[in-house]
Amino acid sequence: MNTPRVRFAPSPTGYLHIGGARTALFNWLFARQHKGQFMLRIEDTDLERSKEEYVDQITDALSWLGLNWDEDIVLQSNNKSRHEEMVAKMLDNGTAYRCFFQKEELDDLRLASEQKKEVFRVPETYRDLSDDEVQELLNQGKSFTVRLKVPEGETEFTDLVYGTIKVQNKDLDDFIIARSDGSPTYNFVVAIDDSDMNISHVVRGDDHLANTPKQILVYRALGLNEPIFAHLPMILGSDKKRLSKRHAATNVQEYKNKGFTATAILNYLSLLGWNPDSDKEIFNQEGLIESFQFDQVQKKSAVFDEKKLLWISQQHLTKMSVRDAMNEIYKLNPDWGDGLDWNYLKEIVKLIKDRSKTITEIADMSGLFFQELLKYDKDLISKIFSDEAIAILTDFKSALEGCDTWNRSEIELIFDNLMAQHVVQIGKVMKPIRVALTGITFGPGIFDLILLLGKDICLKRVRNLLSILD
RNA sequence: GGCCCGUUCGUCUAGUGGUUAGGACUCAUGGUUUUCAUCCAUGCAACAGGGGUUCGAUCCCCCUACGGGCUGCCA
Repeated sequence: MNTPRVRFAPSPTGYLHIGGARTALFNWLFARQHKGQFMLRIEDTDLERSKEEYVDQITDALSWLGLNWDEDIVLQSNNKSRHEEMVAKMLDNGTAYRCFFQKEELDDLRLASEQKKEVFRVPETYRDLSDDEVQELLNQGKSFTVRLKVPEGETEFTDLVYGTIKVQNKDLDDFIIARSDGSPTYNFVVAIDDSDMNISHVVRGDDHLANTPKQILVYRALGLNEPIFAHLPMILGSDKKRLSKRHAATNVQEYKNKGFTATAILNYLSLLGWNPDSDKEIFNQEGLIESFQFDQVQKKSAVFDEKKLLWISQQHLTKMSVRDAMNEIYKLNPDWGDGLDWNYLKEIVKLIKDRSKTITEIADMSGLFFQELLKYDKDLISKIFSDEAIAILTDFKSALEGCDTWNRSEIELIFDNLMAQHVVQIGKVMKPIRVALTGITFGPGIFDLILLLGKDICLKRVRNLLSILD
């Protein structure tokens, strides 16, 4: 195989959603694996809905995911004259014709067919007019669309995912390639642009599967080389409906904000509709590039499951170095740990990274190291602090005050003494102290916590809580 | 309506003309751990239905059902 050239071709009518990201990912993986090119084309011909800001959002999201594209971004709107040229060419070579039906006429006909439960086809009234007849209508100033003259026979292609797809051409209507205002339509331009960009493999969502034969007809009408097609199954929401704005989070940006790393998202997305032919599930970008294969892509649509994403995210976090984790936190929140000693921050992250599922969780948990005093939940306090717990905490305070050496064994000794003094198990000692120091009942090991917080802060928090309890 | 595509645990998936239908996530239980998380163990849980073909179908064929896409002067 020559090195492939693939493209991701979003229309800038919204942010980059999860489904688009997966399509982009598979294109990118395929290109990178075969040392080919991954191109980005913005399909901005729908002037009504296309917005400049969405182009930025999409490219930002792709960049953040690390799905870097080659060569300059192609704006479909820039190819206008080329499209017009090709329409003229098809008119010229007889593979297309001017259709003088007005929209309203067709709407009526379509409605009538539907009511009679008949299949609607555009009447062939204008399909084979002579040049003179056409000229006559043009002279009358009648507006027209340009339709592709679908030939007899059948159209067949081999899809890398779906295998051989065959349709009877009679089931295809002569479809419009240029509107009455002269602007070309999607099924036409997509073929022209892909051909002009020398795209070797068209990899896209399977909502385009049914359009593919039409596009092939365009290639053939113009004598262009047909690319290889690969259609990817849809990604669905938990209600099994196509992912849309109705669903919780579909925007890649939202997942970034929730604290998922690009690697985790890419990893999860790759497993939606593809399997690596092994039990391995955790991949970084390099691993995915190495393993990706179209013949292991699923035909069935897949439901997006955030629980599994969380699990994958956590797996990546435990593999991640403390330094990388810190960088991820800074990327998410540049003000994180402002003014604090880098080594101190590093120790904090080291302590909480492996028990977090997302970057956000690390950042949130680290908050308890950033202030002197904490706010406490009333219910929790009243639940935890029995008289005995208060006594233990009071003794803990005294022990801290008398503690001159600050190391782990010293602290462990304090706990041992408290246990002996009050004749209780370690849990009874630990729980009130943990809550006093963190405000919560879970988190890093208590000794590590105390050690890192430092004697000063620990004492301040304990004294503060004791005064509240009073 | 027509055309195209699909259907294995709740979810992501593996798999085979004869298997106890495998793994992962979730969930439950137990163990490890100073808490939590991790980790480990165990458990729950699936071949859409009906016909064929066959000694034998989850697997091959047909039909049905269900889901999705296309059927636009949207992309």
